[in-house]
Amino acid sequence: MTAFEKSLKVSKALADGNRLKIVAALLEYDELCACIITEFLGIAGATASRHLSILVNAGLLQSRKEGRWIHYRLSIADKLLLAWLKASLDNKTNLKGLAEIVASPVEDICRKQRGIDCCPINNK
Amino acid sequence: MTAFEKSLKVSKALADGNRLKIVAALLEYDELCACIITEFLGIAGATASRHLSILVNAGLLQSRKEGRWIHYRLSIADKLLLAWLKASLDNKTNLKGLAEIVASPVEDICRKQRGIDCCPINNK
DNA sequence: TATATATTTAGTCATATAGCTAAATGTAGA
DNA sequence: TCTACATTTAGCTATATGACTAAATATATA
Repeated sequence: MTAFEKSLKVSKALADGNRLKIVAALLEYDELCACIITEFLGIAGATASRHLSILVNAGLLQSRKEGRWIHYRLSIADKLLLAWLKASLDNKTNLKGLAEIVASPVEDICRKQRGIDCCPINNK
Repeated sequence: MTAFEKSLKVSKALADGNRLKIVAALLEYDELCACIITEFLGIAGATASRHLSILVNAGLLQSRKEGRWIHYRLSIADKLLLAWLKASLDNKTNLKGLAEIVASPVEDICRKQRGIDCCPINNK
């Protein structure tokens, strides 16, 4: 894939409000699981999953499997692209409600197993 | 418009192969008229016109009217974005055929008036 | 004014994509 | 194994978008 095709793929991956929100969220929180992201976006889990796969496929995110959960984090090799995204998206106003979701009790969202946290709040 | 909305608009403007080619062309040639760009893309003039308006609307291009011609050039205020685009797109292989189009004789393309060049080859 | 030409706007069509629900897959614990 | 649950895949629908042609607009020259 040429640099041009790569840039096009990245641009297409970023050309959606929900996907840009995911990137903004991961600029603030090092790592988030799929269920937290789904809750943050307020869309069906299947739809969030597809958005995440598009971002991974464009090389913007990487995933880490841990039991039945999948955690996502940024993996943007291109420093200039990362610098632009940081400058453009690094703003709390894009993340309204996310802090509450991350901090919500174990019973909520995807952390239903007794005592086992899906997305430990140890990142930011 | 928030920085987030602005970034989304820019990403959407860049999320098309033909529009990305326009940006690549204008990284190489300071200024190009609509008809040269249309010829370069090999699509209908009306379609090229709409692509150009999307790029202008996203703040990536500016236009200059000169008689019946409209010349376009980059106007990317965001230095980080510009740096990323330069690093990603500044490659001759993206511009196959453009040099020949720009250098083509007056009778061709949009430069049909006798002796008056639409797109003078004084840039690069 | 009349004609030619560069560009844009309007309207149509086909494809791409984001959303959903339901089913499938994979893992953890009883 | 059986059940629960997180995630993905498949299939569907509605909207968005890129392509075209034709018509409208604007400018230059005869």
